[in-house]
Amino acid sequence: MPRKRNAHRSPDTPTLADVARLAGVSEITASRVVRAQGPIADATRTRVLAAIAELGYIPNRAAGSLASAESTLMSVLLPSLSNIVFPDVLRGIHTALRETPFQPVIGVTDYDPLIEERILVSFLAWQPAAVILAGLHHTPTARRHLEHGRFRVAELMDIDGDPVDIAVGMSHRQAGYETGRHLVQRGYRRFGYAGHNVVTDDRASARYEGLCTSLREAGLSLIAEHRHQGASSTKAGRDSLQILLVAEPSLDVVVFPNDDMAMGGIFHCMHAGISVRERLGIFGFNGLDIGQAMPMPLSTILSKRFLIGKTAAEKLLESRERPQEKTIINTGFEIIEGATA
Amino acid sequence: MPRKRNAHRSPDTPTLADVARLAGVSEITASRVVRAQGPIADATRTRVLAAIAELGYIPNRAAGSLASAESTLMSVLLPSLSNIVFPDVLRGIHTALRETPFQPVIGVTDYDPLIEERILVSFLAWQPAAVILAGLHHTPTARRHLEHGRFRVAELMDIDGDPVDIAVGMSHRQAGYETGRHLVQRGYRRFGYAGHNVVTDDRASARYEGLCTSLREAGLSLIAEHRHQGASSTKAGRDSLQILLVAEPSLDVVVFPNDDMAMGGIFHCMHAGISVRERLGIFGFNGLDIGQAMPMPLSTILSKRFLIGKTAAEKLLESRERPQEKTIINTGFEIIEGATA
DNA sequence: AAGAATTATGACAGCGCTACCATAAAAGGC
DNA sequence: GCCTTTTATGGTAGCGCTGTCATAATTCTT
Repeated sequence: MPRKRNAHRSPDTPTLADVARLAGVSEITASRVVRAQGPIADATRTRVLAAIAELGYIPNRAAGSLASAESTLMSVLLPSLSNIVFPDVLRGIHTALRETPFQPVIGVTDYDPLIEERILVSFLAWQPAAVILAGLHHTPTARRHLEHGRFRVAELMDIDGDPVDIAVGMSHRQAGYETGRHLVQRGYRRFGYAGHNVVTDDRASARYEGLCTSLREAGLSLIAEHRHQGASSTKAGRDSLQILLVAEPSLDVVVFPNDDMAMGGIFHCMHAGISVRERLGIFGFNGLDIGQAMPMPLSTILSKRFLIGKTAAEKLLESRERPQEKTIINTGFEIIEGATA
Repeated sequence: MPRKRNAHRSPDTPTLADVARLAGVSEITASRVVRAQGPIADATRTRVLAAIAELGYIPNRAAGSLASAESTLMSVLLPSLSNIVFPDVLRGIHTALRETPFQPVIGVTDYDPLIEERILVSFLAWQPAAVILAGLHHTPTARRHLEHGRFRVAELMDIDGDPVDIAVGMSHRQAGYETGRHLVQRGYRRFGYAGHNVVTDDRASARYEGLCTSLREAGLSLIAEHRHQGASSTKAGRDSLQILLVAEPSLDVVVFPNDDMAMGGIFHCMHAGISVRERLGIFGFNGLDIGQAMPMPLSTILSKRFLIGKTAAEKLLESRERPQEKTIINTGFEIIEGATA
């Protein structure tokens, strides 16, 4: 027995058929007007648009996606929203999508590849036009889905590796390496590192390794380090520096995995009466605004988070099809000399 | 002429029909297993799940949404992603949705009700299960859509007004009022205000008005104010305070619309050798971690952003249907005395 | 002016899934 | 044991849109 039309939805929700009827055209013609696709006579377009306005027609994207086997959704999988880094990336993505029909769907992985895989699969159920994720390291299953899917893929932040399709970011290994070189050149010799325990933060690990490499090349090494148990935060940086200096008071510079923790380090120095830079250098990563607004601007590396997000989304929209060639875009980084190291 | 089945999609993408065939059941039974809905014999469920695993079946949500006239998407419309406030809300939403089938789709309105309306309409095309927005102020068209839609609605941050369905937040007017009372009680008399020009930031305006009201009741008033032209930032706070103090050096306390700007104010004081609290009180809003990690913790009001997001998403999931009664949840706020005012 | 190329429109099936019934099988009541 | 209730499964149409082809209307060639 046939189900009554519109039985389980608002009876007054107009469909494309209603628009077409009112405009005196076929459904497919109305559809072409809505999608601005194919040749349409100006008079027809005007009539259809008038009908759309009169009825308050809103296209049903589920039906459109089903019929065309592609959606205007873009899946975005980020490790975290707890500090401003990934919201900055998201902001860049949004900016690039602003005047397009595409909409981002957000997932948060907590730096866990298994959670990433689970969310990825649930996102694929929407047949997204593209998938954006952080980093180049995924589970084998996730990687398989990414490689075989009919959508574009962008892997953000890091470019030290082999991307599925597009990678946009910077070399974190090199950033760590340049941090070491810069600080050695400025005369620092007794290095400390105050990190956090997110072992799966591949980028922080890569910077750490780059730092160690450059120190080694200079005949130096980290003479003390401390890993805060728990998430990165300003408080964590403050506490970590205190612990580090108790263990090894002779340090003349401490490198932090990010600006948040480095700011905490500076706050500890202010509190303990330690003269920053003269007595102890402090170096961060990210180049957050707040660090640069301090009376003594934080010495750090500027990562271009907004640019990474924006560039990635723009690149993804350039072509529907995945090209043969993989694309790697290096957005680079800049050492901000600052006043703290 | 019939289109070839699977003609325009990957021929190897398994559908529910493939799963059903392999499991030896009907499509609808397989569907019930996927959705964990309706009575299914254990043996049948096991067979279907095995078939799903073997084929690597991923449900097509577009088809599901079309057939059921409802989706598992939740539309989230936020004014901005530029400071940590709205990412914190988003984090709360994500936390509440973590173990549910629902996924957030994000839009950014730049505090512009017209942009909000446009994005809302495009989101409604997905027949979302719920819509989350900031504030109670929307365009008439947007309000109409929200009232007539077949989805739940949560309006976040503010509760001073009449919500469509659910409001979760705090009274910003009262927060501003309490700020004034608190500072007067601590002996401050010569008040300055260093704001920003986002006139459409209704919450900041409400706090400002509450502040003015409490000062008036104490026989006082703002004796100087400055509005930074442009977005709020630490740098803006720093510059604004400088300008304010040049215009009116006799101020003994300055209220900022948020912690970011208040931090900038403190940085200006540090730079200019102004003794914070003794010579000039500084008061913010939000209670960000970084302000509390400073040697001199920022005096401010803690807004419960994560809680707001989490509570809203949880409430929305409690019932599919919009109840008769509107719900207003006051998550409250706390004055953090700090050391700066 | 006749044919070729271009532009504009339409008919119709089908995308993959679920709502709506119907029916069959098992369990419970007396 | 017969009837009622509950549990388990299936047939089928249709959700609203767009891809595919076909055709009609217009413009361009030569």
